Amino acid sequence: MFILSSNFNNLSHFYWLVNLLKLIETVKRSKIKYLLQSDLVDNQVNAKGWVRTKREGKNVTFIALNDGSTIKNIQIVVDMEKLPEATIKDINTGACISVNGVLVKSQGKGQSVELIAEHIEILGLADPEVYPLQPKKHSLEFLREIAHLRPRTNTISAIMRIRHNLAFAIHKFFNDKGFFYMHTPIVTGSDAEGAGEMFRVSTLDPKTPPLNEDGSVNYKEDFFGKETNLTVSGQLEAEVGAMSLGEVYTFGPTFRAENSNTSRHLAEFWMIEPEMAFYDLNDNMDLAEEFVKSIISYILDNCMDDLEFLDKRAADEEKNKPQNERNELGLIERMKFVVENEFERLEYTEAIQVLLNSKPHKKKKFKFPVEWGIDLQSEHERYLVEKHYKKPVILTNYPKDIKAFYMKQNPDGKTVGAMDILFPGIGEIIGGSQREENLEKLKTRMEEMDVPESELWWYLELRKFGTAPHSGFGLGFERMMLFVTGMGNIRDVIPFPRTPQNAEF
RNA sequence: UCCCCCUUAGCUCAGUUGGUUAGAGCGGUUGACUGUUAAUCAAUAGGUCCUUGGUUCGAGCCCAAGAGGGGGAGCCA
Repeated sequence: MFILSSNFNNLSHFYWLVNLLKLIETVKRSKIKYLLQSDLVDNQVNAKGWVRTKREGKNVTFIALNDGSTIKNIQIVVDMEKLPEATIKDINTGACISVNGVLVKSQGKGQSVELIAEHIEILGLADPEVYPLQPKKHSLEFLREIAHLRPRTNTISAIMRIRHNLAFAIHKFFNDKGFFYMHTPIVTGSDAEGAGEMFRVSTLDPKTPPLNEDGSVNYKEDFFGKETNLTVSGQLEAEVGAMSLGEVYTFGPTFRAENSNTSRHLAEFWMIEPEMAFYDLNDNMDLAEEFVKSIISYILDNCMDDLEFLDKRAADEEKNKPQNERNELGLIERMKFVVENEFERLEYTEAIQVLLNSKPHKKKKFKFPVEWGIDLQSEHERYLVEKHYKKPVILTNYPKDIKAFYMKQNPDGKTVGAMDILFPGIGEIIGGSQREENLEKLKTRMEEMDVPESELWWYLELRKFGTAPHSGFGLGFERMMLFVTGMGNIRDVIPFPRTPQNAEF
């Protein structure tokens, strides 16, 4: 490893070596992001990271090194005479190395600074015959199969950095507004949340579970003494927070055991659910719109390097699409457009009118019929958002029969105070409502919809004791990730996607 | 869960009406060359054609079942 041993033939070389070893010991590692924008030019520095490419020459070799701190690589310049051949041979794509040397102004074009290597230690080899991430284009499908290595690509690492920033922006938004972050349970004893199939949580032996006399499983002997599942929503518990702390939000994992095989669904995803006392439906919409705009702005303000890369990537993808499927705006343009424009707000009933008057309806292009009372299909939502209004749309006051039991019943007796925000290309990104705060009305609705009161006695007591108007909504974190990264498949915006038949890694 | 499509070299794909030694680009390896930018040029290695069964003189190609992947729909965030 002590590479200068061949030159170690007189006293000056000896001191040179001693000084170098001292430097290597004392120079602390700098992140590449910092080195690239730093004032450390002409200083001894250390960088550690993974080799992206190596361009070998007779006299000089160039290494593009990335440590994940930024999408940009630092260029390592290696004087072939300073390092042993064996070391250079082992510096392959994917290898992890530690480089000591002097940061200098670049002599070449394409980068402002570069690192002149004086010593390179190989921390981890990567055999090029078998390392799957070679410097060439890989499909996203292939990368999904190597989810443990894919964050070493430009695309996935950019997405993961944005993911962090988006999560941070969400916490910042709510914190700045005086909301409290509430941790609602992951294991839930209630199966009445009404948001789809659930994953069972049990410690019983699946082969020989204890049985009741009638042959059914005796869950009294299970860990919690009752049937338990992974949560499908933290909303009901968040309402407890709203009715005590005023304004709260949850941000945690959510599980749906639906057999959904689409580019917009995961079995395990993250959801943000604010819940606010004294907010009516309009207050709710105002908050949701401000929230969405705020977090998108944060990404625009703090992730431009990564956004520019993804913008270019998306533009390249667009070129392969047929003309009519192409986006009129690029990724960054779309984000700016959403931040700068008012969302279109209209009632469900008006939306049905718009659809009935639409060209595709008149030409019978819709697969599903349009009439008051239907749940809007993807094709209908897409028409409203992408063709008619060409911007995010907030739909309100849906028929009560297609919405959940807890939504505020409107005076007309037909609709409830729901609001969904529809985004271009993604569909429903937010679903929310004002909650029914009247105990009797809520009980009646639960009875009509076969929601067992016994399970939700505590939820009802929020209305029994000091009830108040309140509202809230849920935002699918990964759906927002789709929007701010321009990616098309939700499996590419979460580190380790869980979908039907897939829980690898 | 339903509909459609795909599965051939490490990756992305081509492969004619079923016919003899299965191809390309990228990547790898070797060499040349160069302050290079996913460098360039040359040579070279690399295949259980997803699996099982069937039809046929003969199957990468046709048929059936299964497995895996993708797109769309439903459910939803």
